[in-house]
Amino acid sequence: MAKYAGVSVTTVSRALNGYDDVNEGTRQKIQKAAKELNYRPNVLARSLVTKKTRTLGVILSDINRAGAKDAMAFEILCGINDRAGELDYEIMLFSTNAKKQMSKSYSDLCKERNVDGAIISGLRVQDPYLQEVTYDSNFPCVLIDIPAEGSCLGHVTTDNVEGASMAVRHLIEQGHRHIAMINGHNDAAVSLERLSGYRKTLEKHGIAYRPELVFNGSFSEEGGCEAMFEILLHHPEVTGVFSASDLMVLGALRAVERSGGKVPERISIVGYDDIAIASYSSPKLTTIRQNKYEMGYQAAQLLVDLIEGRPVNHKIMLHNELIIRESTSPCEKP
Amino acid sequence: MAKYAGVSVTTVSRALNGYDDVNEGTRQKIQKAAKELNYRPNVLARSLVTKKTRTLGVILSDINRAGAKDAMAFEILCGINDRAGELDYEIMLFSTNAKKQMSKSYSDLCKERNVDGAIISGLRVQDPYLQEVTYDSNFPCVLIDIPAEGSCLGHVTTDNVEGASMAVRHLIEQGHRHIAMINGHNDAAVSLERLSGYRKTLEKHGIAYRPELVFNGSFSEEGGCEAMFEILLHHPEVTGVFSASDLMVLGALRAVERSGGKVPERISIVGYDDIAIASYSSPKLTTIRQNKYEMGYQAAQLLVDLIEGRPVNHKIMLHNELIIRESTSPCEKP
DNA sequence: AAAGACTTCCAAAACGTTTTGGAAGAAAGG
DNA sequence: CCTTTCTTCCAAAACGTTTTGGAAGTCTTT
Repeated sequence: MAKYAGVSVTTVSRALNGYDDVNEGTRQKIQKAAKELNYRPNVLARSLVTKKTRTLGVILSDINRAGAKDAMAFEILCGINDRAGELDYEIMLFSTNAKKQMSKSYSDLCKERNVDGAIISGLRVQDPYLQEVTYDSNFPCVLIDIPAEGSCLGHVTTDNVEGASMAVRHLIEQGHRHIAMINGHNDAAVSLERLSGYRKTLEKHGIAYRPELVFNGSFSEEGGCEAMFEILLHHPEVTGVFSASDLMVLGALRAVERSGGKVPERISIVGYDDIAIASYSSPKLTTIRQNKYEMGYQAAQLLVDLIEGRPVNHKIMLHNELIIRESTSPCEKP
Repeated sequence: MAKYAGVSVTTVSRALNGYDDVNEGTRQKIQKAAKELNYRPNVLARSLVTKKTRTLGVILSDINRAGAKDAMAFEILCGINDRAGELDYEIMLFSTNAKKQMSKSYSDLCKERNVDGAIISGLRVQDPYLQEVTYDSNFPCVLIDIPAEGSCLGHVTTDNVEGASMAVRHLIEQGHRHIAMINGHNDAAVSLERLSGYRKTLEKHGIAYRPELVFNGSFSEEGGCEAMFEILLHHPEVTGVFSASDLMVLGALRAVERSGGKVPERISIVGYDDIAIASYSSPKLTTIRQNKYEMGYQAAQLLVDLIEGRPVNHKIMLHNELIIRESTSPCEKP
């Protein structure tokens, strides 16, 4: 390329990168040559010296078949992908299976692959990588739905306390007084926050918090189904349920149906997430909508800010929205 | 690292890469040093000389918010991700918005980013990149649902003719004689194949093919809705519909409902894809299941085979499956 | 003891860029 | 005419590996 244009590689580099110590005529000549040869600078070589790859590592633990139902990971990914594209970064998707995680930690992966930073979602709170991340305070990293502190760390989440509050308040406003909760597993930060919102809102309205009305549905359809059976069987007075995910509501719906009841007549349910299925199921789900796309979008923006050393708000919290559909109705009990 | 271990960089390289011209003691010493320094070879530098990055480029045009409903792209991605992980490749996700495509073609992207090969899905048949791909016969590339020929080209798809046949045969077996089709847009190869299966099966059973009963639903919910209104309005004799995607069925369902009819009583519908919503909607959708995950999985395998120069079957065709649920029933007309 | 074969290591080149520190020539200032 | 200052360019170093082509030493064979 340099020979073809009749100049040194230095000049090619400086011409194409817009430095001003190159004659306009020379620059034209080089650009012409570049076009003729369909020349593309080799990013590997460039990165080797600049130490920047303009690549974002993305680690989503829910990239698997099961994740297709609630396309949460996918929507987050879409947001990341769009913003990264706009900011002229590429995305490297790290596949994370259990065996691999043994031999090579995520940060090794990132270091080895030379990504400029990483976005991590779906990790359990006690995942060993989290220690790593918090420890290695020099690698830009933004966590989704996992709280963390650090100069190079970002954190984007939604206001789960507020979300749970809206859900429970909606049930209370419909006249429900006996309100159970189906929560996810306790390894997710959001579970604790939603539980706290549930409890606070009950108490604010003069309803005693009863721990025995909180069930673990482990964020799965089956878990939601089992939890609902428990509720129907042992707590028949319950007429309202707040579930920490729509997927669990889908399971709960099955439980109610099998036991001969109907939603919302027998029992009202409000879910969380507003997954695609929520507006097509029968009944359609009243739920708390999380803007997953926006989470990904903001995460990408925050990460790039971190990478490029701009001052940032290390924590971004998005608002949720109550979507009222058909799975809740006024309490019919006296 | 080399100094630390007291040997040359050559020896470090050869020791760590398992060459046998290095003394076992020396190797141990180097491995010990590597562990102590938490040494990771720099993939950029390696790739610069080996010309291999062990990275797969992935171009999915449906990575966007709209794609979340049918999580097709996501499931394909999961399959790719899993197989790539097993084969020790990473994935680079190329974001593809229209403006970017102007300034930089996909193959430039791939070349610039030095991926070893690419998997492409969701492109329209007349996309300029397709020409590029078929032209540049040296870059390993596998296309999903887009036919192509070439020594470095792979093609994975499902048997759409067979799928459409199963759908239409099912309707015929239920006694339907007037069967319409809601097809996707004609820029998708699958549309043509499914249409051909529809036509063939009708004729095989002695039913005349009537072009006016084929509608364009452009693979969207709205398109499906409009197409169904057309059918109900202008072809009241139709009692069975084959739709080229479940998403369009969802729209069609709305049309039937608004016009006061019921599915399947008034009209039977069989969809395509078996998206997550299909088993939760009301009625649940009878549909042709495509194994999207497997498509991605096979695509990754094929691409790596192509990259590593193994002899391969350039075309992989997967079978579909008829899933009978609630949107079809025996024809009630005399 | 000399020749050959084997084992173990290394120096140097190569990969394709960016960056640094000038050099050569032209223009400007005295 | 000499110095200074621009303008425009380049040679060389650096990035961190792999690969090539030996070199030095040891062992084996004759």
